Amino acid sequence: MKNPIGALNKIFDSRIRLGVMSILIVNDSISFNELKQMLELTDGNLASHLNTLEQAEYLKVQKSFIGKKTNTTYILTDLGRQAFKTHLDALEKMIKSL
Amino acid sequence: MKNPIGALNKIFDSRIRLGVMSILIVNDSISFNELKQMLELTDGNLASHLNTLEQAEYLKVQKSFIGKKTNTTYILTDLGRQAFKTHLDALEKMIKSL
DNA sequence: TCATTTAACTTTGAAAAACAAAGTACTTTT
DNA sequence: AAAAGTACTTTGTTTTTCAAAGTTAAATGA
Repeated sequence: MKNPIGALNKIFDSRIRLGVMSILIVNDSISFNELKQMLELTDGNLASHLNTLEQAEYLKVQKSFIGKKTNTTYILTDLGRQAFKTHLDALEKMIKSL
Repeated sequence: MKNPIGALNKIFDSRIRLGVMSILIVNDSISFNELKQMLELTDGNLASHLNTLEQAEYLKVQKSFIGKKTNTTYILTDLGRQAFKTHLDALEKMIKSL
């Protein structure tokens, strides 16, 4: 029998990164502040998890202005979308198919 | 909007403990060595994760003999089964219902 | 019977990850 | 001019993870 946890993506072990991904999968783009409020995190904590996801190229940052106020939003990359889907499939398989 | 990760169980953030639970949910009882092989872990690592689950009263240890050889098996408690189910529900909700 | 092996741990220590808090740079609002 | 907001980075502590080695007890092999 194959190791059932081997197919899980280490990046998504973190509940916070899981949360970010699951929000981004249904919201085309979302701002730093919205994420911060939704996940109830400090700036630093959120920023570092976003950075991990960005390093993995699972999401991209978009800097824009709303009026004259800076606004940073995040969107998934195709790679991110695919990695997340693969992870969820692995999870489901692990739980159902033993 | 409610924090979507708040309902996740911290104990199941660990892929290893997740793996143990998902094995135990479909196998009434399973031995230390079977778990070790299935999850490809060192003794110490597995023992400590099992200990975490036992502390949480999510599983129980059963010591018995096979012939004259000691055999340690693990089974879920009702609490464990329920906690796992709740966690999976929360996961599903998080992913689907945003 | 002495040595080795296996099972199931515990202990130790190191590395990695998570996190809060404070600091920063820039802008906007008051 | 002062205060507040955005989106960070840096620092340092705490927590978690894990491998490796040591432990105990029993079983098996020579």
